[in-house]
Amino acid sequence: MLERYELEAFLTLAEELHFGRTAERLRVSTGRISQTIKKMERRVGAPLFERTSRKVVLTAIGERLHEDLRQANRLMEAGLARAVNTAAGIHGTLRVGYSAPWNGNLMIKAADAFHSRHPGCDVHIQEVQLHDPLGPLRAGDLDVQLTEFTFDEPDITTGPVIAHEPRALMVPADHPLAGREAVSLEDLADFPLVTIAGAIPQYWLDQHYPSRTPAGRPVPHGPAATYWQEVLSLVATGKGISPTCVRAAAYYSRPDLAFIPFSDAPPVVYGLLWPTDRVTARVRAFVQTLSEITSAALSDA
Amino acid sequence: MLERYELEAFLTLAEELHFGRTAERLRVSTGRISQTIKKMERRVGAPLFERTSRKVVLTAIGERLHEDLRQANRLMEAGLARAVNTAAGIHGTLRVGYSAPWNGNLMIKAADAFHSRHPGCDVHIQEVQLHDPLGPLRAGDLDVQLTEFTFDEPDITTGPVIAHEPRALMVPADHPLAGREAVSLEDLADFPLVTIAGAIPQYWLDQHYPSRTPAGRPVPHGPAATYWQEVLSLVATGKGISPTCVRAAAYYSRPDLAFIPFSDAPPVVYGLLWPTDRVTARVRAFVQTLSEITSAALSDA
DNA sequence: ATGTCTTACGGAAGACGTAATAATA
DNA sequence: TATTATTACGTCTTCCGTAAGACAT
Repeated sequence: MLERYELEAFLTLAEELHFGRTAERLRVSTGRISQTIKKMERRVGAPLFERTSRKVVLTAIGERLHEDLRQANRLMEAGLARAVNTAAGIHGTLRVGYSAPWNGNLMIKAADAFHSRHPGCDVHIQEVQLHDPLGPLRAGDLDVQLTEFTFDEPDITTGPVIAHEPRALMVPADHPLAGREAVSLEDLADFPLVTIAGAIPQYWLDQHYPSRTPAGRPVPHGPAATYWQEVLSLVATGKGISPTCVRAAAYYSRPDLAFIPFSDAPPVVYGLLWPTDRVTARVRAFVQTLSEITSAALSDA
Repeated sequence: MLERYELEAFLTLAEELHFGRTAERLRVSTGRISQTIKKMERRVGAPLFERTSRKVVLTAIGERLHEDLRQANRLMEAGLARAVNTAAGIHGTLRVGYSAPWNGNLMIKAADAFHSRHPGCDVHIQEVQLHDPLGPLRAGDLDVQLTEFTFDEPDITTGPVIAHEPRALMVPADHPLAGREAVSLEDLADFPLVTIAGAIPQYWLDQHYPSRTPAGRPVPHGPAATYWQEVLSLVATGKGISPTCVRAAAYYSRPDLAFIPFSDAPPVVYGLLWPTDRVTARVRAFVQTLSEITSAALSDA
């Protein structure tokens, strides 16, 4: 049987094909890698790598061994991770929700990362309708969700902010504002606003569908829709205009709609929410994973 | 990642469920097993075994980890064995033959053992017809075979003896000898002998189908068959009698045939043969495996 | 009281780093 | 000559056996 350090040295060298980098990754000296590989080769009875001081490549036997050991190692790591996570309470099924389709890819990426870190815990992703943003969380149908902030409810914990999206105004394609490069919050005073109705706190509605412009002029409210597709139809048929995100243009593109960016509206803030009395270890772990992914994406850019 | 000794201690203890036996199998002290398991449990963050001084059982987490690690370990062992064997030239396909059906189970057992020792080497088993016992070996269709001894050919190596089978006489069910408890080689003088014809050395035929009894009386030879099933039919229809093994009674049982053990004939000797100029490493390895299996079976009995 | 798992301590094996050496482009 | 793999040697971690202790039946 192979020693742990032999397995690691072999797998890393098979990946890096460079003794120096292998040693660096494993935090040991290059001499150790050289000796370890040589020891394995004595045991196998044949060279595993063909090497000069300029190039390192796997031999046929080494190639095959690499396949086998890589898979064995993955099983071992996954099994160990599962055990550790189960012991830490991170197991079973985690149900996560999100409201904006442009966050869908992010959620799927997060779910993949989460599942590879915590093999014993499955993730179910589902959409949350804006007309009842807190219903699934409170009903116990979801453990955590990514939604448009800001909420302030005693039974719901407000987690970290995950993303910001610049705002845009959605208008009919033949609307007077449709040709503009940008719009202002002051423009809201001039046309009826299509809003959303449902189990939504008034303060949240006021944030997204204000009753007055920054200058204090009243904003006329038009019809209220339950589902998002109704909002699109109401706006398209000239019943009013409605604020949304710039990225909505890409996700809800229709010939009868136009999206014009706001010049003066703060971005929509997306963050995590979960029921305060149901913070499980797996919820904490998912929040952690998603936070790391987004901060890593930020540092990439 | 787990150390080699941790993996082995865990897997063995999960099998044995006993610290003492585990230590014995791994040739270490029981204290070492105890410490090693405790270390793993600290790492996982939960007990892997529920133990009193009377009983050791896996916990749920331990059970799951056992599944994963066992498979990982098997992959590692198989991969390493494959590499070692490939380096030693034991790879590709080994074709083995056997002539007597009562050796079929033994051959399959040997092939299984061989394949688990040498995962990179496949084994094909096929029957050899008695009328041309050396043809497939010489044609290169077989690498090694288990056949009735004795051969003495310059191009064929005679390997170790694998089995002995007591002889019996095959006669028609209504034959005068059919009711006897035992027969003697001297009885061969009284009835025509059904023999085999083909590419068979004369000295081999003389061993199995003698022309004279031990007392020197001539043995009358009747018809000669090519295939074994023809021998059965010829004997059944009264054309003669034919010597074979006692175990043939179990494998070729027919209402019109009877098998009577010889009281004075030496057993049939089964041994391995291979072409002298084509002894490959895999042939040697198979001979080794089969020898070990049969000597182990002997020591069991 | 016995069998079994756990803990404590000293010793030896061997994994490791440092540094000199060899080999290749 | 510069870069990289290999070898040599002393150090130090840590795995191990011995033996005494704890626990359950």
